[in-house]
Amino acid sequence: MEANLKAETLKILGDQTRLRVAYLLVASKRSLCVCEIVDALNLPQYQVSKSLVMLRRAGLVEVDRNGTWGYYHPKVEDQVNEVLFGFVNDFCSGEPFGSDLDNLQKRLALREAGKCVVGFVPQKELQKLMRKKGVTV
Amino acid sequence: MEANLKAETLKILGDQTRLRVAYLLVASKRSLCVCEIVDALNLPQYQVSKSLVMLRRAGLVEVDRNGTWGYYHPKVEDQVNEVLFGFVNDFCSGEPFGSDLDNLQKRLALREAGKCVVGFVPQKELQKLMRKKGVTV
DNA sequence: TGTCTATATGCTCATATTTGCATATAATAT
DNA sequence: ATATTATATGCAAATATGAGCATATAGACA
Repeated sequence: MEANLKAETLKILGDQTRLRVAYLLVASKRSLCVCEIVDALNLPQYQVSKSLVMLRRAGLVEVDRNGTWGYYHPKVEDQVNEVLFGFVNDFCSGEPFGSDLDNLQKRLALREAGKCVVGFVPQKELQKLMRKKGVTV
Repeated sequence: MEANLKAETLKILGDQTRLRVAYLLVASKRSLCVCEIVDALNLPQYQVSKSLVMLRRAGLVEVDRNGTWGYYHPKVEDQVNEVLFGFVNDFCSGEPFGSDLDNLQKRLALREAGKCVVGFVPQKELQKLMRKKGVTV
């Protein structure tokens, strides 16, 4: 990572939405599907999508595409990123970060064979779907 | 520190000038006079002054005034800040952070009894002044 | 008193960023 | 094919930000 890019990197994280997305990816320690992030954060899809683009341009996350589905994860090959992710993990305590992670856990319970198999699930339908599938969190 | 203030705090550090100022304060582990910061970073006085105001509003630094002189230091009472400062210290490697710190060391050599006794010193005059005072760095 | 000097701040302009919406793209399912 | 779904993106309006310069403030000192 180059010189004044340090500040640029922090600027990317200096936005509530992007920081929440980044925290979810860092703290969950899993590759997350875009729709899972959208549901966990309860934000418009385009906001999450745009945030992910910016995090990717900043070299912070990477995507594995699987058909139309996209799985994002932190880019850990970069040594400087490790410092950054450790910090994000510690720094983002309290709300809304805690709830975001809770919501994600519920959403992840709907996976099958480790893969996301449903698209957007409005919060109110989540409970119903989970009961139907017999999952508990 | 409150919820979405986490992102706000990072936004403040997401600017090259403010990050350089913050790094200098964190890494030098001393209270620094505004003019010392101006000289070390070789930036216009108003830029440094404005940066300090923003860092202060964000609760990251504090100032002890001594007549017209202002000594700034990181605000370490806040626990979250400790995490932040540790991170800034590790994250800001390379240039221009390294040179900034070098320049500061030279500038600090002009102190007397631990206090700043000169105002702005253009880089070219620093050498001269130091020789006159018989200081080495 | 008046003059320096250290620091802060008001103002303006150019530029960047955010937000929301609509739509594009491309894969899958019927 | 057509419809549906997951994701990305282009655009416009509102707003925020950074750079630069001039100036204000207020303490020190002659």
